[in-house]
Amino acid sequence: MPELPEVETVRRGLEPVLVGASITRVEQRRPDLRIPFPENFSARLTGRRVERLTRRAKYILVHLDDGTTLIIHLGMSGRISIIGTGMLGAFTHNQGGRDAHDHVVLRLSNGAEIVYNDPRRFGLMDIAVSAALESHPLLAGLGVEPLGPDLTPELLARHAAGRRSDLKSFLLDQRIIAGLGNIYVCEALYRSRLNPARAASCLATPTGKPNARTSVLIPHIRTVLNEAIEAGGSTLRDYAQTDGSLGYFQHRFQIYGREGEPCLSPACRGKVRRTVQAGRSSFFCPVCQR
DNA sequence: ATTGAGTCCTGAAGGC
DNA sequence: TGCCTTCAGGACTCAA
Repeated sequence: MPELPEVETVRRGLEPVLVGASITRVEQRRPDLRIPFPENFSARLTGRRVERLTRRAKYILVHLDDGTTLIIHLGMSGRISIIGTGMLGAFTHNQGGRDAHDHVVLRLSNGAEIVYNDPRRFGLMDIAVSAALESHPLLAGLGVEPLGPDLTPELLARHAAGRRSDLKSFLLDQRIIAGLGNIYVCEALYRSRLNPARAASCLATPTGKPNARTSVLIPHIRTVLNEAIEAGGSTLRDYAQTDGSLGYFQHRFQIYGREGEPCLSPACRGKVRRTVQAGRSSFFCPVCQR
């Protein structure tokens, strides 16, 4: 399930193949994903050269030479594969044949094919005017980038003050911090020794100033994301030799998915518990997360 | 105004 | 073995 680190890994994998190349052919194999494809989707992309590839939260942004930007979200089952180039080390699987869930195929001037596959179709694509990208409906309401300079103790405390929702929901709220998903919220709270059921307001003093918890949590968010991005980078190479998928981190989880197993903290005898918050699983150690 | 519940979708996994 | 049910999850929409 792609969260920020996996999306960033995909972006980095695509960058050397896409940037500088032109899109020579677009194969759109169904009318919609989570939302309909924009009008004339194929025609608007065909012939365009890719100038830059960036990321905002969990969105991949493909900046094109005509002042438009292709916006891609992977949802939860979206995968992007590169086929038929030696640039990432021979992705050759599946070449020629199409999977039923290969929804978009971009043929590039350098001979590569970019295949978007998404069984559950929670992903989406849209095309925006680059100059107005930040005000696009999908991006306008997004909060700060967790790895950028805007995530400060002051900002987090200001949003947390007076909040009645729990920490878990607060950190999943893309309008505050953009890019965190279920897994990395669990991991960051575990490392911070914070119980996901606590009130979000515990991150602020009564006057809305940062406290000790705020300054513990932020570095853990950054560390877990950065470690995951690094792990994605290494598995990217592994995957290039097997099936071509990009991004895979689950061997690094310290808490997520470990219900009933012992807490990994050296001195802790707790067992990992699972609860459901906001319809999503929370994994935590009831002994050391308070 | 927040906040929670419902919704979309399909493959995997578990139960019988 | 195979059918059936449940669950996973991002982010939007709608109701309280």
